[in-house]
Amino acid sequence: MARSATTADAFNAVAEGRRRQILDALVDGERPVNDLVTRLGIAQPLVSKHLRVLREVGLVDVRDHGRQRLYQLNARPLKPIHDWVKGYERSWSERFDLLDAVLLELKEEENGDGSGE
Amino acid sequence: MARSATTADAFNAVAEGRRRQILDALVDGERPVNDLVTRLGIAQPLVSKHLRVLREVGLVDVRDHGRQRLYQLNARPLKPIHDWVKGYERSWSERFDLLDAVLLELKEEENGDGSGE
DNA sequence: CTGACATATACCGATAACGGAATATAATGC
DNA sequence: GCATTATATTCCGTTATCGGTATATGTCAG
Repeated sequence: MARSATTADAFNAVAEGRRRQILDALVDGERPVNDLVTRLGIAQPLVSKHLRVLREVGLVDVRDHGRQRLYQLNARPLKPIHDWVKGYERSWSERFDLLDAVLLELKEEENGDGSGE
Repeated sequence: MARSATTADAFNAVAEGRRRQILDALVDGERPVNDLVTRLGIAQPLVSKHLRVLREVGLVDVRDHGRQRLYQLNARPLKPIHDWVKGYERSWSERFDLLDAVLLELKEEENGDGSGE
């Protein structure tokens, strides 16, 4: 067994920075492949391959337009990621850090654990 | 060149489901390795290896406690993920989808692009 | 110091991603 | 049909993951 396929889910697909860049480049609307090639400054086959991965996890849709293929963002598969990280949001919010500290202190007093270190 | 290292950043570290499970198991507080082994039902070396990855990206901290090692969650490195996905939140919110549709329509009218399809 | 327990590391095989280069497919124009 | 443009696919080498098994490190008890 090896690492999960990049096409296994959005988590894996989006772990690659270039693929995030591609998605970022598509926020303003659909774009042909060559547009992305120019924008990201990487080889065309590379872009096509990354787009395939994104397509397999449903993060982009394609539409034929003459000899071009217009790729469009479909961010819905990112929702599970959003939902998962959201559960941890409190951890980097300073306000919550303070609250956590206070709660921890209260808990320790409650336990009466005065055994020095 | 191959795939980015799992220890490259939180995106890669968290792409693995088991590592997300480990983080999830640590939300209630620090736990020794064996606790996680039992909880996740996977081999101990596997857990240790996943914990190493999580440690290298700063998602967990360790504390020695006798012959045990207590691992504690540190979710701050997840913030970049949160920030990134947040930008796409509108895409799966139906309200925003509607708003987008309206805006698109307005834009098209403004352009006066009446060329049928 | 020896044995038991807790955890980490090393080694192995299988899998596949990534980038690069070459080539295949597809549509347009003449 | 042939050349050109746009994109996709294939082949290749390098690299690193992941799980498994065995073993090393470290700590406590007697």
